[in-house]
Amino acid sequence: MTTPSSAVQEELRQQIRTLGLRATGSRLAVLRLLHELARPTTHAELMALLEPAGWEGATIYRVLSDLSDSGILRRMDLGDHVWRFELNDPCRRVRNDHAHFMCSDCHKVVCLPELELRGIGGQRLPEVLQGGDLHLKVTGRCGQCAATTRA
Amino acid sequence: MTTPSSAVQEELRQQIRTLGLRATGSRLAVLRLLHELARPTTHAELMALLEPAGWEGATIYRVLSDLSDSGILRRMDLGDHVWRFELNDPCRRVRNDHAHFMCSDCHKVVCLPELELRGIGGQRLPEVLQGGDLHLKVTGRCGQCAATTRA
DNA sequence: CCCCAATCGCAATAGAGTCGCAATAGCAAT
DNA sequence: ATTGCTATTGCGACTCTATTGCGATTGGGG
Repeated sequence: MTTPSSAVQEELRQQIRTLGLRATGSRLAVLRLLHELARPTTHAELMALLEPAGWEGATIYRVLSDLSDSGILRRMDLGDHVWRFELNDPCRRVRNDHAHFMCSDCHKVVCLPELELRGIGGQRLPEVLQGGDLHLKVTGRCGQCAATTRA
Repeated sequence: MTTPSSAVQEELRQQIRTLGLRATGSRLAVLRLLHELARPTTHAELMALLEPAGWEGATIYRVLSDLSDSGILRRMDLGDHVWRFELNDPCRRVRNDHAHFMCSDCHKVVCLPELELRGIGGQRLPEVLQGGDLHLKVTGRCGQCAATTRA
């Protein structure tokens, strides 16, 4: 986790302003954090890092909500009924529509670039999936949890 | 939506008893309903159908929770932060571990049998996915919503 | 540097889901 | 069929997460 360069800081600021929103401290703090973490992060996790700096829970809720609505963030529920937020970051190495995995045992979250969905035996996908712009979420036990506990 | 045969009714009853639980009215009502609906269903939807029959919300919460814990039901969050429950039904045509799709626009939910996940270009799947027993959830705009609204 | 609307802090509120407890009802044994 | 034991229900109170109203504050265009 490196200290964000002021270049990144400034880019984030521009990104906010472009959408007609003000680049306030709370918004920059949230974006900077999500840029560093580079994975879907819960409100609780963010608060644990931001509260010491004096930010209030309700404010961060609003920040996350506003930034998600304007498209800078993606809001997702990976299956455990907790919202997670991830930066739609042009600087990121992986595509913004990458898939996600969450272990139903240890709740570890992993980003999964480069996956593809196919019908078994090469059949074409069902028509509902033809709308494009899909987001895949995979749950189950990760290899580690499956190995540890004999199921 | 057919009236459940008494054979199905009796099978469900046995299924409950096998797990050491009592085959009570509320449990049978929930299972019967989920057997008929044959798709992931929210607590709210179930209540709309069960409340007229006199069942109480808290009771149905407990039924859903108990039956999920014992494995008769699967509890899932498809991405809209609402729990949905589906019968792990031996009578069902599709495998119990089938995938699901939810349209992020109209919130339509569809069961997706017969899908497979692959690395792009035939690469092997990431190690976290090697634990087996995966559940796939796909979100996005269904073909219908994508066609209707010009995005 | 000033002004005004966007945003924040705070406290109150809304909703989903849970829990304690007394009453009820499965069901195994008689 | 009846009885007794205990799991389960109904109901209200409660918890926790997330949202909202409002006065105070602040970003930033002019």
